[in-house]
Amino acid sequence: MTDRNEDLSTRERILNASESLFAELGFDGVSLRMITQRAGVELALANYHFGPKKDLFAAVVERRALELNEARRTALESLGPTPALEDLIDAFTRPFLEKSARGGAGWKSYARLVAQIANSPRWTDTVMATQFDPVARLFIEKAQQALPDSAIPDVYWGFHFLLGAMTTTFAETGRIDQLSHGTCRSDDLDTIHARMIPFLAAGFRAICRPASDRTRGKRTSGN
Amino acid sequence: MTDRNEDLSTRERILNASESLFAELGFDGVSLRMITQRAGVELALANYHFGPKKDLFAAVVERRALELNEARRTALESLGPTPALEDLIDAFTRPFLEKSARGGAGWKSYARLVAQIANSPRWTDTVMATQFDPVARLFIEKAQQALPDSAIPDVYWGFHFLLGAMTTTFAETGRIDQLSHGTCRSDDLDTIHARMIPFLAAGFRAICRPASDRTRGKRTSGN
DNA sequence: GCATGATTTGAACGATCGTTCAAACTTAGC
DNA sequence: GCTAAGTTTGAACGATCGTTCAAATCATGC
Repeated sequence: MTDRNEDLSTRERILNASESLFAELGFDGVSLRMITQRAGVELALANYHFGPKKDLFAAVVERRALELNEARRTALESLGPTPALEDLIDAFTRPFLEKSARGGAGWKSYARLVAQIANSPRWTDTVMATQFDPVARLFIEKAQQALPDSAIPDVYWGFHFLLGAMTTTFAETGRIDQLSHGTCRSDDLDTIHARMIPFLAAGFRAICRPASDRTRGKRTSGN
Repeated sequence: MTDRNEDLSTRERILNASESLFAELGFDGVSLRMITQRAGVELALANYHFGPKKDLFAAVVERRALELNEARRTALESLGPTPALEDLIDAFTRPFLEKSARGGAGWKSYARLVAQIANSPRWTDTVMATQFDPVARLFIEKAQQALPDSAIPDVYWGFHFLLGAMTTTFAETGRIDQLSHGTCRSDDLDTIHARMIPFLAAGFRAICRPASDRTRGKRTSGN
């Protein structure tokens, strides 16, 4: 739980420094000299332990992805056979929320880092797909079961919108703070999550109705 | 409508080259030599016409933001006094969709560029806020009117989720293509938009109900 | 305590970065 | 056709980039 760098190994110190710097400035905005300086180690050690810069970046992403995926998988598989849509979305989104909100500064940086690379075509294939696709497929599979008779592509599109809401939330850019003049705070992840669940569940239900029920733009029941 | 570079001024050639390169590789991933080479002009002309690199980046963002904001504002203000929530969301999101889908390669690059910087805290204050906040506030104001008796912060959170869905859509990373094994295509913006409208409208209604109606997690009506 | 492998050090490599500048060239007004 | 302002050229600046390497140091097993 401690973030003190002095007790850590060289590898971990470099990973921690890389994580926060990549999250702030992006891959190309960070130099190995910045990283090793913040880590308190010599420049050449980054190459010695991780190889080229791209491999170091991949190592940063992979490190916490393993733990995150395991937490997500556990939450999804302990749901029961016919979970409510709200609980399904919660199982997929809560682990990352919990770690970003209460997992320490490292997890907070990691969330912001993932949020940035999620919208960059540069990392889609090499990083995002290899690290996060398997658990995403598990969620989509269960979402299809929770939304019977819905067209398969519509479930994918629902997940697409879920990804967007989640990504923007974890980015914590502070834009909504400015827009709302401080009424909303992007670091209040619990408040956001409490609204994200019903928001996304209602959205899924709106576009994943059976074809017979699809009357184009009309809601089926009173507000 | 033509994208031929030969007929354009030096300024426009540099802006076009910057736009596509920044969208592909990000601010720090692009050098002025790449830009001027793609534009077919001398290196020093970038500095002569736009000053330092940051100012060139800002000029790229500003150029199309003016036209986009005007289209959005026109759509929002031609809505009538009490528009349906679906029409309100459509008025805000459609202009960018139309330009990205049918406005030429420049608009497509621009959409991907904006999607990337939207999740980067580095550009939130300097670029996003100054260029896009005024029209965003106009949408939020009308959304508050369309969702009477709702708590003000909840409308902001709804807009926050809307931003996320829109941003992920315009990024066009191809991730949903991979996940769906080609069933969904991230460049099919019309299909995405047709689902985004009811998805977001249902989400807004789910979290922006009057306080008296808020029974915590229960939906008020049929399946 | 000696040998072996892993790790750290300090310096340097060539390449590329953003920026600057004087000189050459082009354009427009008279 | 001369002038003045605007634009383009080609080269160079110092700084920083990722990577490499031989030497020095450390840790470990015998």
